[in-house]
Amino acid sequence: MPELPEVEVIRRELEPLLINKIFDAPVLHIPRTIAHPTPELFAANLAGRAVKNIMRRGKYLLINLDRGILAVHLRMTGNLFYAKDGMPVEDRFLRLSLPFNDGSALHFSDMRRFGRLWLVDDYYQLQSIVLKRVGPDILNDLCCEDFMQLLARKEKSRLKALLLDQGFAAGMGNIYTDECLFRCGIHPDRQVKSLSRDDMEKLFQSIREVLSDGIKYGGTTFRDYRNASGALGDFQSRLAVYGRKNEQCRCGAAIEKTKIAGRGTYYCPRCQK
DNA sequence: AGCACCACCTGTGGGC
DNA sequence: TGCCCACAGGTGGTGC
Repeated sequence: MPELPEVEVIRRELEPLLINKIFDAPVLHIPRTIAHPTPELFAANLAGRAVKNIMRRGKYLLINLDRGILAVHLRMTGNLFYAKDGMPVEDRFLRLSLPFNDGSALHFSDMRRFGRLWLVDDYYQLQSIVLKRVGPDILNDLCCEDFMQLLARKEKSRLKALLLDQGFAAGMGNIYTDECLFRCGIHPDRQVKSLSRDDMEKLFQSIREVLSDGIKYGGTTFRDYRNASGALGDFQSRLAVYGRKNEQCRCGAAIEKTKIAGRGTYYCPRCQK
């Protein structure tokens, strides 16, 4: 479900709501949701800790506590939402509830059960346990020069697969990758070594623009995504190619769907070369 | 190194 | 109309 913009929208919304809140004992409906440490230790250790701020790296939400860090990855259908009162939550996919000592709570719902949470002691553990294979945040940690240097090391890769590789740079997912490649007019199956310097600059600008637009419009709700208040995103109506197989591109050609890097891939055969 | 394939889960929608 | 299966915003492991 969520790519960088959706996670960022949730981060911005949750941070002011959660700052200085103190966790009570969690309720783990599906203990497997806890990736680290054990569910028992997670529950015992989280209680009593306070939220300092919320950061993000790629698609990971990083909730900094007065001791340690609570990391969340929503994977395909995960959804975090904040409930101000202590009312029971009616949600058949509720996986865990993290109540605060003021009666409010942070809930994690996830239809497909792929989402995970980690509680680590410090940044060393965060890096070695959670972010082992996660590269620099593609929106916040890279300038155009950095990006081109990273590309230079990946001459053999195909563009779509590379942009989806979180180890290369973190944050792009299937929707924003297709949209970004449409915006810069580059075919998703192109090899990195075929790109001109101008192509690379356009690509970098398109990445920034498409992610910024995604955030600006509250994320993309293709099926399940909701922000932390339960509202839908608004970027789906602005998608140029994703989910638009056989629809007409603004150039008049029909948008095609194929499979690249194992993922459904939409592109305009006329605009993208 | 890069890629294809499967696994993890549950739901849905397009095609027959 | 109803059934079935391919596919869905992600990632980790395996094996070529």
